[in-house]
Amino acid sequence: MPATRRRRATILDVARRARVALGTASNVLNGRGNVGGALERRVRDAIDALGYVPDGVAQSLRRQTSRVVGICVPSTASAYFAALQEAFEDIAAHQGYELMQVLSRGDPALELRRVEAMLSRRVDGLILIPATPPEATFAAIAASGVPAVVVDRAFDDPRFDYVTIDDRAAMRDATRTLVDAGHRQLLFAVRIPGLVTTRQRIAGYRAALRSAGAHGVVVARDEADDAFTAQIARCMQARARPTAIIASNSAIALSLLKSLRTLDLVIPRDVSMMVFDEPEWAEVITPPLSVVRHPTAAIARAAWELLIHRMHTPDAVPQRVVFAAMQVAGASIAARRVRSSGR
Amino acid sequence: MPATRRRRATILDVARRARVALGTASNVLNGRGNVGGALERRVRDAIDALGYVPDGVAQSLRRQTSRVVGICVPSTASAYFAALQEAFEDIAAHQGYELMQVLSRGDPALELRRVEAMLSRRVDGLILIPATPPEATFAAIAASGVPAVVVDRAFDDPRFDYVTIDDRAAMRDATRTLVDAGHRQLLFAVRIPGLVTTRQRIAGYRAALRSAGAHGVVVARDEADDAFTAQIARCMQARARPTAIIASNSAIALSLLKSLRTLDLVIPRDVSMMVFDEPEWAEVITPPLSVVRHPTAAIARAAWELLIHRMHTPDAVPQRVVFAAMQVAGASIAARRVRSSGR
DNA sequence: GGCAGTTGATGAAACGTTTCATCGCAGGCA
DNA sequence: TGCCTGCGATGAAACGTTTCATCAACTGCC
Repeated sequence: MPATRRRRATILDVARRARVALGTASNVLNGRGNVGGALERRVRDAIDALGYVPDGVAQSLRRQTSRVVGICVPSTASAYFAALQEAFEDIAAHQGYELMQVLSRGDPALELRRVEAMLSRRVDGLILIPATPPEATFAAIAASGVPAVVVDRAFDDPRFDYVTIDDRAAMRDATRTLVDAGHRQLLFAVRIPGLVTTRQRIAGYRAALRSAGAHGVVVARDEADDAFTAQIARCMQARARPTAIIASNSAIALSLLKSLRTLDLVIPRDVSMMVFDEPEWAEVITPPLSVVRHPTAAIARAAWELLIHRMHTPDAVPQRVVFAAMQVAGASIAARRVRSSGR
Repeated sequence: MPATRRRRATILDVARRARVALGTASNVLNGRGNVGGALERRVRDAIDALGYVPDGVAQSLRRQTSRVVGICVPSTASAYFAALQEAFEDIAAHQGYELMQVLSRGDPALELRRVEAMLSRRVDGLILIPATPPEATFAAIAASGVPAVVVDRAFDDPRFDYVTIDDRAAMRDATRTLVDAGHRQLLFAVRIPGLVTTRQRIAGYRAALRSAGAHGVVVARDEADDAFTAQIARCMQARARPTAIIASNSAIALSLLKSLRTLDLVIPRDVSMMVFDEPEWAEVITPPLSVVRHPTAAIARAAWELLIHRMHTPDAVPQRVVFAAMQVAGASIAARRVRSSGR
């Protein structure tokens, strides 16, 4: 028997059936007022009999609040974002909030649309890993007045709270690790050069290279895998060919690994490798990858705290919480004998 | 200047400022009625001046519909689920729906809570990859009368539409591939033995083994990686040790790969391997994995169509759409010389 | 010029809650 | 007995929309 869509019972139906006033039924439901013994019984019976379940939309409208926190991420393909989301989910479940997620696919227009939908549905707070450029979304959030915290990508907009890692320092350290292993020609593979995160990392990269007297290029993966492979091939045939590569996230790392395989280059014999964003498969490939790990749980906790804090005191002065990333050594970095250099 | 949370402009504010009737403002917004030239101008100006944006909650309440489709998945750690979600996201974006996702973590209680939250917020439809057992969630959905489609896991409940792959056939074929390569002792590693999907696969496994006169065991990964490794170790030291392993999903495959590495067993020299659920990293590991691929995009399209159809005709008789999975050969399966056997 | 028909604006009602001022009533005290 | 207190129950108002019946004014036609 297919389920026909019939009218749901309302609180008025409950009240009528229990022969009490509308407000009394509401009081019983919310444990307000001093709920009398006999009436309460009748109301509860009516609720059970009718299978009444409150309408969340009407509640939100009347209460002007929803106990829902929204989260917008570019994608869940990144292991880091997926892990972040699960971390938030855990926290929300324990704090009695519902977490609702939307995907922006890294597209500012889609992001704006999705975020506006959430705002207009009265989420109590918003967690955002913004696409680039984020201005339109930022403006919409600010105009709505909904508390928001920006995660992972530190923009300049002073209206929001941020929780990020210190990308500059993390990349500086990663570069140093490679330089210390004797590498003098590096390659940094990124997806979106304009991204704040990326820019910070490039800055750290350059700084570390400079102070070590080493050299390095930055390569952006545009769209197709083929073009990227060609690009990498060109770099690897250059006179001063890179002996070590840093991948800016796990997706890029995948592309790189495929390209290297196509080019018959073996890690770490022919080239060393290091990856930002610890993919789950880092330790099952050959060789296990050296990675830069994000403190996911700590980031989620900090972001949630900032958000709750702002929900209570909307005028609190915006904060920036910065975590340090951590290198986890695999076996994808080869030591190189340093030729007598001027250093 | 921190954003103070001030009252949002309502449509009444707009009407007043434009000095028109409430309904007129609404008509302009919705393109209803015959919107006059001069008044329309005034209303639009007022909207811009006030930065008015309609309240989605009030709209949902009045319209009794929301243009939001909810989706509940166990996790996004599985590449397959993540891909499904992105496929749905694409479709929704093109069809003018918002997609809101929640995570159940495979926990029926959490799933029920999350799904109830969505139902009560008046989603127009629901896509569910259910946890086990799913009864409570199914009951809640049925009671709400919200159209729903169940994806990936075929339960018996006749109240819903289902879109799945033919797990039995897929597993039968996978087993055959290994048998045909000369393997006579197999191992099937699963996560949740009770899952419908798993049960179907086990059935297909047994059937194929029987008809080929081969043998096979089923091993469930309970919790810890260590225990699992010990379990695998025991199997691999048995007299009739498995020469080929099938992993029921990418997470299990990861655990397996780690265990095999610990045990110093090399694929495909010491043992062959095949994986359900095509992980993104399947082709970058050594050797590239032979996998069973889900037709993700087709599944998402079919599920969406069923959902839309049911939204229009709630009493349509529930359907089951079943897709075939596809084997994609890697290099993780070694051919084995078949000893003279009774076959 | 009168009338039917059309166009376009109007504002009340409804969606399903919560909240709050009000009110009846019982009990206690003078 | 009469009055005050306070407890519990009550139902109207409000949240921000959309919808719809009504109405005023205008057009075209004879």
